[in-house]
Amino acid sequence: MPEALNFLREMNNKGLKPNVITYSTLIDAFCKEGMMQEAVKIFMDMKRVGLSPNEFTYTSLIDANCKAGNLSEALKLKKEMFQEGISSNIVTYTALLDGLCQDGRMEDAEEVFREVLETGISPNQQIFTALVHGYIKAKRMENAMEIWKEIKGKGFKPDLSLYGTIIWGLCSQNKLEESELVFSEMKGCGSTPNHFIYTTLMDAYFKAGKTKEALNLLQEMLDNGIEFTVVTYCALIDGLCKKGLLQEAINYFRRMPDIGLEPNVAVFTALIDGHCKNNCIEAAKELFNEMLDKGMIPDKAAYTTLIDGNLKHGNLQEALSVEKRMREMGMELDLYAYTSLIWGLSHFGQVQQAKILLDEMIGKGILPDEILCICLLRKYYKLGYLDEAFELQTEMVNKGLITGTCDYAVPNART
DNA sequence: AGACAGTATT
Repeated sequence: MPEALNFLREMNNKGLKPNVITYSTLIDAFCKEGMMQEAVKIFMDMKRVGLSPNEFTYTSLIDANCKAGNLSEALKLKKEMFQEGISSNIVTYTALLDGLCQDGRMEDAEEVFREVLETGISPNQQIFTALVHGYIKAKRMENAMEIWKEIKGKGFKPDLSLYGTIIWGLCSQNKLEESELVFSEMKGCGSTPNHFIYTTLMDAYFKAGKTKEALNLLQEMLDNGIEFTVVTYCALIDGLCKKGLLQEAINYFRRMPDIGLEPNVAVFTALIDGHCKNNCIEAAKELFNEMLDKGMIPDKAAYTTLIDGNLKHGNLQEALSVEKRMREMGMELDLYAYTSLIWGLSHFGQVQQAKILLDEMIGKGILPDEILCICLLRKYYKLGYLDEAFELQTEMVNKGLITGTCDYAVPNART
């Protein structure tokens, strides 16, 4: 798309001199559209016509590169910026720190944060939130809470993002009571939780088996006029299904269009799984077809759910045909799909086929967990393939998949 | 003119 450069030239011809702001705005727009090459072209053109990029220009490019996972390019730009004598500001640092956090490079992110302090820039909520989020993602909740306490010690009033991040972090660590305290404190301080926060907490309540609390929160959302999103419905439908409240889940699902929302693949998958696990495989298949009829493209999770549902209902052939369709769609099987299929095949006594899939997954660098390995081993023993079982057991021990201390020949109710 | 937060499958 060379239109942007033409556009700039046209502006010039009309005597409307594009300035640094014009160029920076265009660069940022192309970055946000994911058209990096185009953004870079404008960046180079800007330099060519003698305009100097400033902190805004660089920040847009650094942020876009971070979000695209090109950390090295982002760091290169930061260095270039420094060499050009343009100082980074809090927004530049936040973009870079967040990029490093998203990439799991916490030591580098901490280094960036130190640089902020050393430069004399006072950190604001956004950069604290980015850092807190990084720690949570790295499963270092203790560090996240230290920052949280530090912020509150400084007398900052946490904003919605920070409250939301902390609540999400505590939920992800199954620290529901603490999460609840922060949630109450938030409301007490006059902040109104948004749909992100309500959805996070409701989902956590459902996952912890606290159905009543989850439903109370749902009511609170309705009372406070909080917007429902597709994700809210997804968490709600999944939670209801897992509690066996299938009809309730269906009702919410069917009422989504009433408020202008259409179920996406994730919502269908939650409901399909719910039907499978509540003994309604036929209805699950109908839902899957309904999804196809709507022109939606099932993802790995959707296919895996249908495969697993069929296996658990004794339909091995149908499960294998779904697997075939999945592969024909050009999808690689993942840990979930392999686990389900290997379990199913061994359950039906097809241990050779299960072994083929096991080798295939290991070949791709996807490692089965110990439970799956033991499940397959026990089936070998049970079917009387003792030599093969022993061989497989040795192989699994050598690959570090099992510890090898159990007596797998002992029949087990689960196999 | 630029930065930070949530969901479904074994």
